[in-house]
Formats: sequence, structure tokens, C-alpha cells
Amino acid sequence: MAPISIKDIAREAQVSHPTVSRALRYSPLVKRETAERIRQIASSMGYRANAVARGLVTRRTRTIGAVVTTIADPFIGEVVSGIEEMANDHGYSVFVANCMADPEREIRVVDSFQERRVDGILVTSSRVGALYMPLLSQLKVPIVLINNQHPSEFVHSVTIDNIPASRKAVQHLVELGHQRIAYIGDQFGFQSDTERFAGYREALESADFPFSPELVVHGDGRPEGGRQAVEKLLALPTLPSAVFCYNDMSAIGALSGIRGHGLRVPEDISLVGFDDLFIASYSDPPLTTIRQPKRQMGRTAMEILLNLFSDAHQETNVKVQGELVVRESTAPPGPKLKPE
Amino acid sequence: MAPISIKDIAREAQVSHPTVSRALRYSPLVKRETAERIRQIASSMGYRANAVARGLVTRRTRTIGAVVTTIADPFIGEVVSGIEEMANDHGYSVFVANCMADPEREIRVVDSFQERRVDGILVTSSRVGALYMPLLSQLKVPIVLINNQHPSEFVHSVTIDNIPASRKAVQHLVELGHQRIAYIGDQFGFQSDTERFAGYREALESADFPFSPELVVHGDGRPEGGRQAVEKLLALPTLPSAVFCYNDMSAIGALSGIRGHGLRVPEDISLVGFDDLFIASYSDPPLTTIRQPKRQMGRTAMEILLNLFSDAHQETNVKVQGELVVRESTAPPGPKLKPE
DNA sequence: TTGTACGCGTTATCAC
DNA sequence: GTGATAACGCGTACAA
Repeated sequence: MAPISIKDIAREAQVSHPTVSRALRYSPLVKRETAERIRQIASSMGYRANAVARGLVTRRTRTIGAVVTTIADPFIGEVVSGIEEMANDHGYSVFVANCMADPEREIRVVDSFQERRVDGILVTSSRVGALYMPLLSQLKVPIVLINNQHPSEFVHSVTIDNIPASRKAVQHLVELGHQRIAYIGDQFGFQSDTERFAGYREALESADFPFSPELVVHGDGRPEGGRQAVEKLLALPTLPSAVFCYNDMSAIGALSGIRGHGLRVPEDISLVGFDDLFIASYSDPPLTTIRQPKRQMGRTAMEILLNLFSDAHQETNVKVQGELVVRESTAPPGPKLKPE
Repeated sequence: MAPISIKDIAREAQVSHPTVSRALRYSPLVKRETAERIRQIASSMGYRANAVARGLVTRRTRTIGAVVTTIADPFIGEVVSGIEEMANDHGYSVFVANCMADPEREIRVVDSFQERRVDGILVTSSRVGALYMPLLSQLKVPIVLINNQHPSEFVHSVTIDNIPASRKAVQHLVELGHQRIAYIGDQFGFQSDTERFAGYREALESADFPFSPELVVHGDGRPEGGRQAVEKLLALPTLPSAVFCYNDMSAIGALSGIRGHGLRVPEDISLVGFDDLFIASYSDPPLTTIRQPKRQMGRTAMEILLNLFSDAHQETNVKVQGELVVRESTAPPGPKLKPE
């Protein structure tokens, strides 16, 4: 038994099917009584509009695609939540697809989104942003990048303003009295790492601290990478008294690495993260970090898309500010210690 | 400029559009050379099939809807990842919608999914499962429930086998020598709480331990609830030496509550969680817990849907087993202590 | 092996 | 105000 269509309703209501269509969409063109009678009948027949057919003729599906590395990532989960909220509020539905940081897969899902005729595409934390440049020009739908990892000033984007955020984090450590401050970065070449590193250097310069290359190490943005990176710092003849980490995940790893050496946070080493994931409030000690307005970033990206749908094509590059959240992983430096 | 259709290709290739349609879908009915030539042209023209039009005629959109409380939840994120993986592997795209545990909103998104003519619906951890019962019968598409919180044996579902899993957790504590074991539950009335509690009681019985009602308290499944619940336990004249928590989030909260009283985990009190969220490995101490195969549960649910699409309508109720993961939050009981 | 004719359910464009 | 009719892009009988 096929689902009922406006034609079925038309027959029942003794009108033509376009009239049903009009009535259902509250067109002022149809007489009030007729419209109400039609809606009555539609509802009693359990009618459900067919968005597929509508999309075919209107050429707008009220559908958007979100491509993410993995929806299981807590950062991304928040962003997508924001996207979905804003989308849903405006009658849009959201396709979501993991690309697993695999460029080929990423292209495939963008392709499948195009086949589904999404009205727009949102991309979060893509590490293969560079690949978009050629693809972008062929793209027939607007695309908004969120915290993309490669410079691309000529498209729409929502990005955390890394440099000032990063400065705030390091300045906080400086104000606590730290002088030997290390940086655990992400992989080389990613924009956010480069920018957060730049903020780190700027803060050191403002404080008239020398820059010591040995205090800069690199993880992979995940706990294990942070743990390994902090090992290098702990092997130094003079330990840093504070470590600023590229993100919370790295900081979590660094935390356990530091503990593994019998050192305490923050008594021996202060630790600052970045992102303010949920986990940051519940680590022990709770992590001082830079809060990214993740959900808001998702909402904003979706908002840009909505604007793009309705009118002007102006380029939009929104920068949002991070906020320093002081918890218990930072404190004034204690007496100098050697590891173990 | 409208996107090109098979008719455009047909004109270019000097054939009729059905031939193009056949060629593009590798129908054996079309001569090999013709087919290849057509595909050549299609590709060079940058043709992208229109899944909307296809869905209209085939009455199958190769689309499914996932309704979740919030995609930002780490548990749900993993499940949805599994869903998306399996779906993508089979050419399906996934709509995702948050219902915020709001029954009205939940019904609205299910409705919008129906309008979009999804081929099936997946629901994760719904707390309003009861509402589905009337809705379910009207539903024209198959639905699979994952860890739904209300008994509903007559639909398709994937569920963690709570009772044995819970038994394992408590037995582990018994084997360590604990005799006074508390339970921090979720809200009353939810199936998973009821079942995990049942497993707890069974394990106590097997060990010939008496059941002490004062050792059972309730949180809300989140850290703050766990923290508040553990306060009641810590106010007891005789403290428990171990606490089994409804889930990891509760355990994380309990952990900080215990710490707040100057007690140590596991030296003073052992702690066991449930779920094995990512955070469980990175808390301090890392949490002993029951692992739910979250991603696998998502994959399985999607697989059930795929089977339902292709053939038989047999009822499917898959139970998956939890696995005890011993980390460092559990140890043999130490000397008895009074709080503070 | 290929082409013709039609239909999927809706909206848009005309008439009346 | 309302009704024919066409069109969206595709798949599928059926005919050739």
C-alpha cells in the first residue's frame, strides 16, 4: 500500500490536486473554508508530504551535508550538535558523514552529498582542506569550513581566532610567574598548530622571555601523542615549569606522562589545554584551558549557509574568540625539580 | 545553469536517455562499447546522478534517519559512528537529529524523517521509548531501537545484555574481597537501571551477601548526579568499600566526590563504571568498567535495517555482551575508614 | 541491443 | 479561487 498523495486527498475532497497542494502550504489563494476542509481530510488520512518529490521540482531539498573526520570525536560532536540545532530550527535536515581523515573518502562523501542534492555543505576540522581548492571551484553548492586546517581565505569559514587565544593561555602562565614554558604542538603544517605556536611565541616575546627551541615538541592531537611528547620535555636537563598544549587531548596525555614520572600537576608542572572538552572539567586536576565555543561555531556555520541560501554571495570568514578557563592544573611554579 | 541530466548526455551521445540510464548503472542490456562511450561522456561532462529523482521513482531513497538524544554525547557519538560506517559501506546516507530527550521533539523529527522518505529509522537511548508504541504501528518504515530505555519486545532492537554484564562487574569486586558493595543507579523506571540493579543483586546473592537498601542510591547518569549520590554513601555510619556505578559518567562524578572527602580510589574505595567511554581510560585512576561495544552496536543495528530492506520481516532482538575491563580504580579493600 | 511512452508526487504556469 | 497541464530527472514496461 503506497503512502497517500495529494491526489488521493484531492479525490476525497472533490478538488484538484494543485488546490490541495496550495491548501497544505497555506497559500492565500485558496478559499479559507476549502483550505480548512482539505487540511482536515489530509490530517485524518494521515497524509505525510513527500519531501523527495518536492525537492525534485523546487530544486531545493532543505538538506545539508556535514562532513567530519569522525562524529565520535567530542569536539566535533559539539559542533555538529550546534549545526543540527540551527538547521532543525529552520526546517533543514542534516546528513552526516565520517571521512576518517581519509582524503579519498572525503571526496567520495562530498560527491554523494552532491548526488543527494544537498543545499549546502559544512566541513569540520578537515585535515585535507588543501584538496578542496580544486574541488571547490566545481562545487555547485555553497560550502562553509569550520576550523579547517589549511589556509583558504577565499571561501566561507568559521574559525577560532587561534593567536590571541593562545596568547591568553601563555600569558596566564606568565602571570603566575612561570618563565620556562613549553609547547606541545600538533603535527607540522596544520594551520591551527602554526597559529597557536605563533601565539605562544608572541606571548613569550611580550614577556621578554627567550625562545628555547628545545621546549617545543609535537604530538598528534591525541592523548598518546601528548604523552610521548611530554617525555621529551621531561628528559631535558632543566624541566619546564609549565606546558601549554595544542589541545585538551594532548594535555590529558601529557598529564598522565607527567604523573608517570612521579611529578605532580600543578605543584611541579602547570598544564594548559585548548578546546575545553567535557573531559577537561573532570580530569584530575581539572584542566585550565581555552574554551572554544564549539556549539556556537556549529550554529554560526549553519547560519552562514542559511544566509547564502536566501541571498547575497558575500564572502564570510567569521573568527570567534577563545576564552581562558582557569581550573586547577595551573599554579605558581614550585621549587625546581629533576625528574624521578 | 542547471546541473546536467541524463538527457543532456543522451543528446551528446546520440542515444536515448534510458540507454544512458542503463549504461550508467552498468546494465548488461547495453552494448559494451556504447556503455563505455556513454560513461566517458558522462564523466567528461561532470555528470552527477540525481538521487532525489531516483528516489522518487524507485521509492527508496537509500537514506536512513538516526534519532538521538544528543549527538554530543560520547556514547552516542560512538554508536552513530558505527551506524554511519555500515551505512556508508552500503551506499546509504544518514540523517541525524537530536531530540534533546524531549518527547515532542522526538516525534517531530521522526515525522520529518518520514517526510523525507527515509528507508528506515534508528533510535538510540531513547528515554521516551514508551511513546513509540502507539507511533510505531503507524510507522511505514522499519525501526530499530538501540539500548532503548523501555521494554518493547515486539520491535527490532540491539541491546546490551545488562544483567550478566552487571554481574561481572560486581563479581569482580567480590573476588577482590569486597563485602560492602554499593550501587549508584540512574533514575528509576529505566530499563537499563533496573537490569543493572538486578545484576548487582544477583551477584550479591551468589556471594551470599545480604542486601542492604542503604547501599543503593540514585544519580542521573551524569557526573553531577554521581557526585551527589556518592555523598549519601559517604554519610553512612559504615562506608562501602566498593561502589558499582550505573555508568562511567556517574563514576567520574563519584570519583571526584570521594576525593572531595579526602578518600582515595582504589585504596579506600574501589570504583567500577559501565560503558567504557573514552574518558574511562584517562581518568585518574583509569576506571575499571564494563565495555559496551558501542560502535559494533551501531553497525549491528544498521545491519538489521539492511536485512529488513532486502527481505524477511522477522523480529530481531540482538543482545550484545559487555566485557569487564580491569583498570586501576579497583583493588582489594584496605583497612576500614571513617570519612574525614 | 535500443527507443518510446509513461509514471513517481509535487510545484509552477497558465488558463478560466 | 480553482483546475488543466506541464515539468522536475529518473527508471521501467513494452515495443521495435
